[in-house]
Amino acid sequence: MTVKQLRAFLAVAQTLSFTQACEHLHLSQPALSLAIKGLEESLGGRLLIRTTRSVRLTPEGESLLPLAKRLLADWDNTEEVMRQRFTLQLGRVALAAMPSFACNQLPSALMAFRRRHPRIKVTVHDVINEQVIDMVRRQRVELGIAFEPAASEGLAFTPLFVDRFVAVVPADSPLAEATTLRWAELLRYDFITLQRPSMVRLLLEHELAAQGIELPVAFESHQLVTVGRMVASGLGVSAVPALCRRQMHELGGRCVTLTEPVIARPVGVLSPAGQELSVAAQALQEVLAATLAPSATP
Amino acid sequence: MTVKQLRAFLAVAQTLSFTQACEHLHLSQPALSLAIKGLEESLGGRLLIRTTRSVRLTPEGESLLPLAKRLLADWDNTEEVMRQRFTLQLGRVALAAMPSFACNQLPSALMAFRRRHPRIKVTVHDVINEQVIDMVRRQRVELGIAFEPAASEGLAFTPLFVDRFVAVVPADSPLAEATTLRWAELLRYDFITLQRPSMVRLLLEHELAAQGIELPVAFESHQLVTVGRMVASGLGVSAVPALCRRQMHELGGRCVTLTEPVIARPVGVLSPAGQELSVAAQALQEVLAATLAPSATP
DNA sequence: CACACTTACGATATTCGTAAGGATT
DNA sequence: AATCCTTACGAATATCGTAAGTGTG
Repeated sequence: MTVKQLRAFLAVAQTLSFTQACEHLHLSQPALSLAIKGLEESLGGRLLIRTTRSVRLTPEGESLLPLAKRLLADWDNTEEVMRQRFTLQLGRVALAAMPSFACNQLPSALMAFRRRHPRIKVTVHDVINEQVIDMVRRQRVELGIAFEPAASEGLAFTPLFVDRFVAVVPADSPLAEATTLRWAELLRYDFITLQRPSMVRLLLEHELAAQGIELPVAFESHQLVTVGRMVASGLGVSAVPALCRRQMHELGGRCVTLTEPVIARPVGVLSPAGQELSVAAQALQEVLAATLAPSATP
Repeated sequence: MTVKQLRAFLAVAQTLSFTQACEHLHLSQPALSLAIKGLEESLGGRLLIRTTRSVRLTPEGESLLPLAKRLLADWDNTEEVMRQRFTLQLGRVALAAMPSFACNQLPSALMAFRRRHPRIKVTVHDVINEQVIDMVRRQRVELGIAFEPAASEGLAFTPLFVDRFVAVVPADSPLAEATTLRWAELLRYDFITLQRPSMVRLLLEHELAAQGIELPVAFESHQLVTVGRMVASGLGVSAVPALCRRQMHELGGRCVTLTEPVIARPVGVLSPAGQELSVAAQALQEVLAATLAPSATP
């Protein structure tokens, strides 16, 4: 039994005419005749009664009709779904992004992606840097956006831009007027930062320690928003990835470029190393690269 | 997309090896390679990642796998069901039979049928003669067993045997000793018969009227069993198709051959005229003919 | 270098369309 | 006589297997 044969049967059964079925199938009458004959032989009995003037279904043909309908509908649907998947007319990508990126750069990137591929669904997992890496590793998501991981075994990292830490100070602070600040100047004030397991926190401590500087931590939070609010209300100062510049500004803080040392880390797209990406994920990665390439260091 | 291609994909996806899949499919490696290639081209993208040393599924291949499994399972199942239908390993026949036949000859005929085709289900509709004809006409059943209908437009009648009316008398009646009775002798007694819409009743009245005899009906019932019981308990006498002989005997009546006139009607199988019968129905008809042919007039 | 998949090519099968045949209205 | 399905046959197409090619571990 072949797909062609079954399709031929369905066409004849629905029109009850070989001639009409022919047009529907773009096939000559003899070819159709042979197809039906072949189907009947392969199944071991007659499906259609052909008197020269009329075509009817045998009881067995009658019982095959609904089965054939369902089978061919499923068949065509499967074919269509796969084609759509490949042409990006259908699909789903799961993406994990660290919060700072997820709530700053990501929305506009997703807008661009959706404009180009409106039928692709995107699932965003807004999780901390470490979990992003973990989710990509465990194949819970196809793509991740995070700082470049130290140990990248099994992971491919495609840098998007370099993110540099900037100072956040209260709007009414004298520091807010400076165009650039040295870490030493910033750290004269109470320092507010994220709690310990955070990548940002560890990174800061590590880089500053290398310069012989210790963080004078006054307050800790585990939410960047809270840190922003605390700075804005005058509790102290902080340093955050430049990614969060706009967000900090909206919360009422002022951002100032930091030097000595310049602390910066590449941010990029993580994907499973040897693993093939779905067409949809490839497209998303491209859009991410395209929308973020021009602005090297935000 | 063809069945072969999908089957090839499934085999490779499950074994993750072209070589192993080949054996499973009884196909050479190049042919398999071509099949996969063809499938990928028809769907518009890659399904398998072939490094020379390993085979993996792309995300799209991963998404096709369950669809392919279901599709092929349905396909094979449909093919199998149809083959079984044609080889009488599976199927269902609906049969209508008049009660006198249904409860006398039919059980043994069905036994014979079941012995020969144990997997064919039979639905028996035990309905009165007129409804048998009606159900065959409306195609509610494929076969009917009834007296030969007068107007048989659209129906094919295949006679099985001729059924002759016999007298039923109480066991202690003097008539029970006779080897044969004339109608005139029988009708000296109170007559018990079925109620009016019954074919048997109408037939009797019609045939006797032709001889100038009128039925002296004393009691009426619409169940043959009741008639039998009434006779057995001495209320009167009756006449029933010879088919019911054994049943009447079991109820306590005695059956005696009737003459002057001999009232007889062919009993046979009814089927839709031009209509094709299912293979299962044909087989049932054959068994009916075979089991009832030897005993011409029971 | 050995294994596993791909490409090349000739042989075989299948399928298709044109033409002729048969049966019914 | 016209219509509709089937059979016959030659041509085009597809598919298969053998043999050679290519890249990886």
